[in-house]
Amino acid sequence: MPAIEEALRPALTVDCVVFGWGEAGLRLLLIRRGRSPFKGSWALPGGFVRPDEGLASAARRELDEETGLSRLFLEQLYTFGDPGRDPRGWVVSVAYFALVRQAGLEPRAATDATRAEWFAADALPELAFDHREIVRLAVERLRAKVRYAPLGFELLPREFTLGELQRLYEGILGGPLDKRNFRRKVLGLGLLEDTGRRQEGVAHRAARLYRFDRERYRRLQRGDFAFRL
Amino acid sequence: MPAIEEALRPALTVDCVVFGWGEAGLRLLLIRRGRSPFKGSWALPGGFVRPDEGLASAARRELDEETGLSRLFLEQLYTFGDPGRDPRGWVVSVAYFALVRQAGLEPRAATDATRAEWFAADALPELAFDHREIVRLAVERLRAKVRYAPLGFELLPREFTLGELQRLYEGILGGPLDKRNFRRKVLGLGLLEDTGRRQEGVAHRAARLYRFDRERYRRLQRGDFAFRL
DNA sequence: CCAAAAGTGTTTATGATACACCCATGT
DNA sequence: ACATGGGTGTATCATAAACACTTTTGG
Repeated sequence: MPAIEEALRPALTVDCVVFGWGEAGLRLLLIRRGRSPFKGSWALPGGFVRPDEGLASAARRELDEETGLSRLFLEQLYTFGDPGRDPRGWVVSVAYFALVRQAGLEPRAATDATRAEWFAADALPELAFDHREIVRLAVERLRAKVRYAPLGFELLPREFTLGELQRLYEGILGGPLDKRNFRRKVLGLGLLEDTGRRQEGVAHRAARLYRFDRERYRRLQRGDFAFRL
Repeated sequence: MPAIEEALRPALTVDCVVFGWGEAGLRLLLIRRGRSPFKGSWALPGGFVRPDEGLASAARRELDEETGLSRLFLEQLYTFGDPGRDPRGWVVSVAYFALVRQAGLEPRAATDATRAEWFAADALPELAFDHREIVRLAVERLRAKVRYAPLGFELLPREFTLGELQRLYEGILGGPLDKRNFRRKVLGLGLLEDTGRRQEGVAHRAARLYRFDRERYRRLQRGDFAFRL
């Protein structure tokens, strides 16, 4: 079996676009780079892939190391390999798309002296490398996919009110939604389980708390059922 | 600027899933491998990416070299990097999805002694590496995307009849479509230009020939227009 | 009693589906 | 004249959109 020449090998990284949902709307997790190139710039969390791990595992490992986040929704986004995208030479990056619950929790800075911080998705600082383009693609994917896949629930607490869910969709899709139509559609999917409990400590009528029924969703997927919001 | 250790570099390939449309339906272009590993097996056309080219360029170059095809529709599909997917060691592959017109033309075997051949998409031989999985994903993508993007036209001759277009959609989606509804919907998009000419040499009433208006599609995309079939 | 969000139905418009016959052409 | 696919309209059903008021709770 012929070996592969070293000169034909690129460096391989993963970069993660991590979305969160907070009071101010859609947020995105960035780290401040502690190393050259782009030392001091903001960038997507990520790093070099190791030979003995898969791509998704590398993304999870880097996220855990750099931001302390784990157990999040993760899917591959796109692979960037234009020559010249990294000043260090030939570096190909597999970008991942991640959604994290309870974005209010402070991410901890970890292994290397990187600092992780949340930014409003529509007010990002300058980013290193081609990370702006990666973010643009990720936002586009989020906006498109949230309408035909139950991604929104990955950004909310395990139990949530219909009002919270509606505000989330309005924030991501970028426009107001009709309350009655929204509620009818969401409940009509038959994927929300009423916990029987209600919000506490709010200065108005307390709303019902719902849970997304992941199991039921998986079962319905096998048929010709279509999620659509 | 720190260099990147050689040990941390994978080999990088592109693999192309090339779809064509012929009398027998959806077809897929495979090459017979002339080299180990999997020498003699059928596999997706593809090969190693060079340091000075982009990923899509590499895919186009490999396709041209191995099959003589150029000027086709090409988009990135997914990146495969599981450890163990290639017996030669750490090989990451960026898979591309391609559509080619006039699949009736014989692909020529080219540079290396590979032979390219068309296979019915639903009767493929055993494939090398994880190429079966790559094909599965590509077919899934084709089926989904043909409904909300004008991909079908990339498989037909520049000028086609509505009957041909309908047979194409039926073949890809895998079920019969209502003729009147299909024609109404397609023409209702306002994206087909009537050439004024008709089929020739058919043993029945000659059908009108249409052309897909790519320019108009691009203009409409800027608004809130949605392609949907 | 006021502010703030929860909760609730009906009407209208739009798009999707089902369905059958005549037409034009080549052999 | 017959075989083959081309070409056409309407009625019905389902889904989406528009729209406003009452209820509950805490402060």
